[in-house]
Amino acid sequence: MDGGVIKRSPVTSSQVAEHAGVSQSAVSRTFTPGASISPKTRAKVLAAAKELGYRPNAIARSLITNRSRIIAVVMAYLENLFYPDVLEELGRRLADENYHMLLFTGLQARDSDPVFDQLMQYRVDGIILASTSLSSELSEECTVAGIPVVLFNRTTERDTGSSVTSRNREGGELLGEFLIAGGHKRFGYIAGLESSSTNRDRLMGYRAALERHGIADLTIRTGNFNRREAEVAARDMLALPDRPDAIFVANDHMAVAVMDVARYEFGLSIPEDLSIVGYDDVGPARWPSYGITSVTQPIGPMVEATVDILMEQIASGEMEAQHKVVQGELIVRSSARLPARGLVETGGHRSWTPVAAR
Amino acid sequence: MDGGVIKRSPVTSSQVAEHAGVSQSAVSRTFTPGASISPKTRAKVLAAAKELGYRPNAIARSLITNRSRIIAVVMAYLENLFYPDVLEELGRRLADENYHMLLFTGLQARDSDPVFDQLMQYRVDGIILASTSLSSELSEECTVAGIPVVLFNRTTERDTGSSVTSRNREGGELLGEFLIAGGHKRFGYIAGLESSSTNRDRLMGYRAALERHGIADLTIRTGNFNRREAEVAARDMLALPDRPDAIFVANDHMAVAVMDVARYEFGLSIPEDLSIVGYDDVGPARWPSYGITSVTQPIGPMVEATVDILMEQIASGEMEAQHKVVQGELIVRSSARLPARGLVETGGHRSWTPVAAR
DNA sequence: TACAATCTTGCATACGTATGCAAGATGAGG
DNA sequence: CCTCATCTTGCATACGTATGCAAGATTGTA
Repeated sequence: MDGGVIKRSPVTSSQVAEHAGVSQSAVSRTFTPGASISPKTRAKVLAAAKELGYRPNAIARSLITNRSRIIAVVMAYLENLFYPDVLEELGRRLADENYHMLLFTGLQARDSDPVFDQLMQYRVDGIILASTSLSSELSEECTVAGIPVVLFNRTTERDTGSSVTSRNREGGELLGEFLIAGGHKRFGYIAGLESSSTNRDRLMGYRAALERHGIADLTIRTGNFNRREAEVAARDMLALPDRPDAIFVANDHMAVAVMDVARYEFGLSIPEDLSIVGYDDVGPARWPSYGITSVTQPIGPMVEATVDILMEQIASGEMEAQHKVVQGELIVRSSARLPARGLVETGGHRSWTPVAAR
Repeated sequence: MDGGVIKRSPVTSSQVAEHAGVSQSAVSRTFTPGASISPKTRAKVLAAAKELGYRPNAIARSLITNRSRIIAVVMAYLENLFYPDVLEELGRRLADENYHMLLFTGLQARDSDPVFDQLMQYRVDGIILASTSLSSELSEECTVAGIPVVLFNRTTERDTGSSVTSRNREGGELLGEFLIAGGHKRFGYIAGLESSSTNRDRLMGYRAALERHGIADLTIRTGNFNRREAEVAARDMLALPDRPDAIFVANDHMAVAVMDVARYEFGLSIPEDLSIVGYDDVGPARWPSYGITSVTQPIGPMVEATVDILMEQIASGEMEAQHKVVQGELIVRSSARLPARGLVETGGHRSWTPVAAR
């Protein structure tokens, strides 16, 4: 066994050319789809390449084509399983297009500038911003720099950068209607990051539903999309003299924490004493211990839309901001009291639609 | 608002040079730490660079330095929260060293070759293989190609590539002793991927503990580190005429599924009817709904060791395989019956050590 | 067979940066 | 003021690939 091998430098196209008795251009053309090359030389080159173990140098190629085939993905935190799921799907989708992900994660809130620097230095072909509070500044900068940007699961007011979201307002509204139809009286909301459009839209829809039914009171605490803070918020809310009997938690990741607090710290039964609904339909929401009634954010379609926007903008060079919105779906499980009417069984799961009039 | 901006090409060092009235070399040296440059020219260059919005082109730099400052991270699946946690920590640690992650995820088992091709094409400086069954072939190929490889949470028999693991054998043994001390009689094991060293070592330790106490019977089913398969395995095992009263599940990710099946499909109380222990001490294991007694795999130290190995090998060019093993710790929670003796309260959590003799 | 049209091929150059080398600038010491 | 040592600087070149261009090879047609 010869441990301690010294790094040998990789084979270049010129070496392959020499070995095959052709020019370096021929080698390049062999590995460039659509280039003009005869089958005979192509075969010679491929044979030589295989023999020497040649792989085209993507770095050198990028330098001349001005395409790195790298997409930067900025995901500040992965604690919420929704995002790892998104990452996996992105990995698949981008691999299909022969693109790769440079991942920026585990960064602090103040890291905006360094991250931007790195992005720019690697001349990434596009940027996906997800689960990060640095969205607005970053997307602004990148757009100015002429790099396609997609905000994933966020929007900004300013028209800088494209976005892919689901119908958060409608989803929030539907969950509100659902809780009202379940006969609840006192409503609570555990909020996500207050600066995020996702949180804002869900709350807006929720409020709209409540107001339509003449309910003005809404108890709000903030969990910032973070488990620990959601626990604190839940403790606070559940300790109130007349605590809510229905809580909409801004996402499932926090809803799980809220259920744990309700059950194990306050001894509440769910949904008998307290109904909880969430958002995202993320892994744990489906586990029998939680069974959270939730509105889905369909990862497949959202990722597809994201990749579509990027590919189109990269190909065309046009950077007109696009805003795609995909449809979610209410999935009824056991974490909230069931309304008397309107439940529908569809394709392996239960859903619900508001009864038209009354 | 001027949507539809056309992509403008980025500023080059020559442009900065011209603007500052110096040579391109001077610009390069300004951005190369330790290069010979006078404070005066440096200042001029920095001013010009700032004015033009110049960022060094990492691609071009890589071409000449033969260092991409990119580490490839191969993580086939992220379903188990342990791996997203690792990713976050890797992101932090590598950013500190000014390295970046090219992430390969969401890939199929058969994808070994394409992935290897991409790795090689981007001339990554190092490779981290985690949560993938392609470990052995991939690490073999990369080592031959002269790229430092670290297997994360896996080892291979062949001495190809370094590895970072925790003391899985000892951990399995400790969990075995713990279950025995808890007075259990019939033991089960829900296995992970049979080809993985992690699974093999944990089982080996478990077996050793059982045999030391004269217990030869062990009921085994396989969950392949996958939630769905773990559910099937659990159903199968719990439906046995004399089912185990203690199950060691090869990781927490599966243990959660097993607990759900036991409670909600078989109506069992945990730990009264059935004790369950897991491995990793991953997020959900700490949630009150599960409270899994588990052995930690300390992510911080493991990631640190991984990055250390890579940085050292990149710097030296020496590729002698290193194998680092970090210490885990038993965390006692509520998913398994408590032994009468040996419990210790330490630093905010409960642990346990086998009582010396009897 | 001859000629035009189409394919192939190699040459030369470009991409944006880093760096060895030699020349020029600066500083220290007498 | 001179000499020598140390810093700075610019020139030129290299990294590995892609591609426009013109010359050469091939094919089809009359």
